[in-house]
Amino acid sequence: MSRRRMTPAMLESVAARFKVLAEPARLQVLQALKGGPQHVSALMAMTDLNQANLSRHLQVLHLHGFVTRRRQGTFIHYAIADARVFALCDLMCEAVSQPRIVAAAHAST
Amino acid sequence: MSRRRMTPAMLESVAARFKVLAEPARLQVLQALKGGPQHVSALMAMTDLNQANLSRHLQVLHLHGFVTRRRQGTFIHYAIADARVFALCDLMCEAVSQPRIVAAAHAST
DNA sequence: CCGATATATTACTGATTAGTCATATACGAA
DNA sequence: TTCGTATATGACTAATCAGTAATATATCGG
Repeated sequence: MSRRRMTPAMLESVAARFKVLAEPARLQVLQALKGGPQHVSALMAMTDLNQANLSRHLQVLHLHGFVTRRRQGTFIHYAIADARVFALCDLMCEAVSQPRIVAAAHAST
Repeated sequence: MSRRRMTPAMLESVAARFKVLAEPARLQVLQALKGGPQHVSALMAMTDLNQANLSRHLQVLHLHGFVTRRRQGTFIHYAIADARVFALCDLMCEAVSQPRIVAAAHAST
């Protein structure tokens, strides 16, 4: 959202990526990967997601480039592709903690 | 996404706020507000949203504390509640510009 | 090859939601 | 009050998507 006006295509692109993070299950997965790469079974144990559901979410995260994938025998290791995703989450967390403070300063209906 | 493990409730909260930004129309509105407060009719002119649709999106943004609202006669002025939202968008934009670069470094299927 | 394990995918269901039209509400002016 | 403008909302539709169960695919060991 720099100075230059964003094209509709860019807005779509950015929104699509926000949508990937707009899901508690996927945030949970990212959090589980924060300590380092994990294979699917390990992630299953670290989250409350079953195999099929977890696999789906991993596909989404991978398709949008949030995680990388590396086969090792029958296991597939997933890892955080870009640690900036945590900066995003941190920023959002801060905003979440004090939601209406700034809002209140500007009055409202 | 700090050091401490996030509770399911926190994940829900963060995901819900990401979801608000996961919509091109709302990003467009935030962008339009970047230059300063605007009333609804002005926003209608600055975006490609019709009155009803724009109003809906403004409700969502306001409910989640992204924008503030101030009545002035028959007009209602909306404003950015917390400029950190632009930091979020900027971060996401950067990530969007080079999506697969880091991903490629870790191989894949 | 066969069996076992790890992961992905297909097909489906239920829930959510953006967009729209029509209508309602709020406010100011006369 | 009545009119005109500004904004919000109810009702609806179509599209999207998370979750699930069952099944498919891939890889390894024997």
